[in-house]
Amino acid sequence: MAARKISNMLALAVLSLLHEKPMHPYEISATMKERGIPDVIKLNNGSLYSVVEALLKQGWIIPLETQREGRHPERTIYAPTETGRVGFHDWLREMVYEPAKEYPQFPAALAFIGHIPPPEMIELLELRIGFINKSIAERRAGIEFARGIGLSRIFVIESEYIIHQLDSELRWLTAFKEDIKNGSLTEQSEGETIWHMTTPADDAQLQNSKLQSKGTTLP
Amino acid sequence: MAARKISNMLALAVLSLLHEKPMHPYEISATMKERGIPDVIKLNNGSLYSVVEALLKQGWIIPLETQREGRHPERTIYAPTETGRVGFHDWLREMVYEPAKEYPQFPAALAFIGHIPPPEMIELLELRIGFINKSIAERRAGIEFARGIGLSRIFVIESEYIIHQLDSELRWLTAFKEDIKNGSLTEQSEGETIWHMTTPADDAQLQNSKLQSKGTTLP
DNA sequence: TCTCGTATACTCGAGATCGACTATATGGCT
DNA sequence: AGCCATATAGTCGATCTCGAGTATACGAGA
Repeated sequence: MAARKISNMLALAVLSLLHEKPMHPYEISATMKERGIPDVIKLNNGSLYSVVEALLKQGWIIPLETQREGRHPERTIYAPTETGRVGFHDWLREMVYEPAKEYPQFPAALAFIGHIPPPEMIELLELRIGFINKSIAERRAGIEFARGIGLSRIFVIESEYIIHQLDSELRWLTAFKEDIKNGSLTEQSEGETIWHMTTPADDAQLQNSKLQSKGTTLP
Repeated sequence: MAARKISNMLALAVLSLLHEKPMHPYEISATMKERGIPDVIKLNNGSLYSVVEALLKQGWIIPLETQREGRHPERTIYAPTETGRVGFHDWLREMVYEPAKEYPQFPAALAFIGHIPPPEMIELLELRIGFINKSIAERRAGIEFARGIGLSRIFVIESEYIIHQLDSELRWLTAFKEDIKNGSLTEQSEGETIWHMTTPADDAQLQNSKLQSKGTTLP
């Protein structure tokens, strides 16, 4: 039984819901949407059904019964098995205590910002700050609403975490922008800024190329 | 040409390196490892070759020549095309200014912590705090080393960002732990704590009474 | 009455991703 | 001389993931 762990977090959500009450996949999907789970876990029709299939194959869930209403496709109602329950709890605990190695896109992009001239970088950062402010506002509104209908804090704790992290990013972006502005990242070296990370050879290529001779010039 | 954008960040890294000098995939891989790029972008042999293939198909890179050394497999040296250069710069800018919708695992797990009893939760959080402290220390050591060999700050800016965010998470985790300890997350309700969702029955009651209309919160 | 939007419920195939594998060369150690 | 670890260079097939598609029901408005 329970050979290898499926990695898609959607499966964790499925197990959590089935842990509450047996459901068929479509109902799982609908319930998730009601609860706002797609805000933290990518929900996708196709993935949901294959994840359920995988859970079935691993013996973490079993079909209870199949119903049919009118001429709609059959719906199969699943419940967690005992191994499924144990697996769910273990997995959940693991997710909490052990940070996953993930690869968010922004730091990856930061690794190449040598290719972007500082003045433009400042504009881009300002745009990002705007976007992030917007999404913080949205999350906060969500929390306000939840509080309004008397929901306990644990039901929106993910949003609290996300807001905290977005807020932190905001502060970093602002500080970074300042560092670029006041030149602490673009020190002079032989009369040239050493921001542009491309090699001299590459610079030459760039100058020679017909298209790009102006785009990357420095202040 | 340049129909749709490939989404794998590995492709961005490939373009960045080819932008410096034409290389064959294996050299790209080696150079990435030298530069520590696998710390921010998942590098994998198989993926690298298929990403290169995709870039080729999109006309963003072209084979310059193919060499053969001894009886090793042939190696094909690629260079970016003009569209490739433009595409790279546009893509990079986009990554900087527009936050990607991503689904980190921890907040996803937080959405289900109702299933973990508070005392255990505290232990798990402490474990996580330990892990995060460790990875902060490692990143910091990396930055120290870079400074030691006279590298400019822009070459480790991703690490600065990551440390900043990890530090922020650390503070959140600590505060959260305190909130659990002092009971501000486990208020009493009809003589029972509304944290622990052990039995399915309790669970169902909770969901029904409290989570009815959360669906209208966030986009 | 007809049709349009939405809800119900799932299927499918194209493409992405990954880890494991293949095969050769080189240098150091016993 | 023989052997193993490592570097070189890339291939392959099994999953995984996703968006789009299929098919039915149903109520509201033109």
